[in-house]
Amino acid sequence: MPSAGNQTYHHGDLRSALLDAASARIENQGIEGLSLRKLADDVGVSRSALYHHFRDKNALLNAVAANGFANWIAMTSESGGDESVPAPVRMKQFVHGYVHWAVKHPQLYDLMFGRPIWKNDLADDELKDVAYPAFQYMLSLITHWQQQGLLLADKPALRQTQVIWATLHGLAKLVTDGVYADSSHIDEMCDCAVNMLLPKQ
Amino acid sequence: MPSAGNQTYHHGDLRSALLDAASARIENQGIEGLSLRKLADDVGVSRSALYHHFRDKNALLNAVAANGFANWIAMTSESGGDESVPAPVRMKQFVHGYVHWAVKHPQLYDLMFGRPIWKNDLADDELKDVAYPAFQYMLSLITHWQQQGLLLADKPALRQTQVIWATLHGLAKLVTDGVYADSSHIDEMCDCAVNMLLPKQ
DNA sequence: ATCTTTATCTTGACAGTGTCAAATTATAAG
DNA sequence: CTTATAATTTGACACTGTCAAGATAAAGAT
Repeated sequence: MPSAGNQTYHHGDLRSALLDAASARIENQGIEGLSLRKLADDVGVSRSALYHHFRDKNALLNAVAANGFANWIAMTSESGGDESVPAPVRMKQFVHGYVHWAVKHPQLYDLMFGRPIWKNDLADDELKDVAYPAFQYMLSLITHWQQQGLLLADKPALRQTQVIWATLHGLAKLVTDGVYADSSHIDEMCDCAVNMLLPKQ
Repeated sequence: MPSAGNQTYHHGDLRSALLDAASARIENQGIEGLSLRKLADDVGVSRSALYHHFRDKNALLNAVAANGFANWIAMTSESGGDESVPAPVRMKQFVHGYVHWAVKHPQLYDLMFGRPIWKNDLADDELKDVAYPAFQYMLSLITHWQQQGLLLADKPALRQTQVIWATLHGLAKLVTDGVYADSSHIDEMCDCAVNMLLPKQ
């Protein structure tokens, strides 16, 4: 029974080792800098050992992206579950949380949304099963805000969710592209977004 | 004096021929499907002839993207210059125009914004010289709307421009990724965005 | 224990990619 | 007509993802 990190012929837990190494490389150099052969070298294994754990490169990237979504959901549902703070503050926190998470993991965020996974239908079921609940969670959040009167009820919650996500994603792109590295700009932009999206009383 | 389309050794206008062929291929198969060697075949020229007109593949993609920005500016400034219609209608038209342009040229739009040109500092001066005025035009538009009272003056026009562009880009991503192919959804989403971004009187 | 089966990993190979150096050819300049 | 310059090609290199066939280790059966 070989343990992880052994020098045996059978690696033991190659799948997760590959996932970790891939995440690390993506975090440092981005998706463009990820080659399967370098990855194999990192883990100390042959080029094509990977194919016994992932169908192809895309499947590996999907798995990394799926981890990203799981990570995002954990972060978000944790910080958003505090019912004691008033709804406007929670929305503000949510917006800042979303954008700051993207700033903290720019390469991962880019993999999850920027790479044409969705356009080219490259997302496998495992990824969809994690990504869809993420959007669903946002929808439930915004439905709740609408019921509380924070948002108007003149448009369906689905549409408002799409618009709000669009704004969040656009802001995230703006900051992860490095044009606005200054963190004060980020917070000002988030505040401005909340200010514009919330109906003035 | 060889004319374009000749079979002579010197192509005559290889640069623009390559640009056209690249645009065509990108429009059909996207950036991922663009190989320099296939491109050379399309134009009927050797693999490395390209390097006498573009420094590398990135320079070619930059040139195509620059054309896209020029195209976008032409479309926008044409449809946005009508001062006879009231400002709220013009903003609505602007939003719909932006998203529909993205839907019409999804692959080009993806090249202009989706590919990590900006994040990885791959944009050359030629591209920046076209892309920056595009944003500047939006800024002037929104400053104008603010002066007309269509938007509040409680936040700087630059911040509001960033937020509005973020929303537009997010919507464009939503629709170009093909999740919402139905055009009625697109219009509803645009309307909802305008509805939310404009201050309620 | 030994044999068989199965999962895992490696080596060799192939087609494809972007890119460069050197050689070739056509155009322009003197 | 010669020279210089620009445009294009051929050969080559390192790199990529992926597959087929063989080698090796672990697990299961007898």
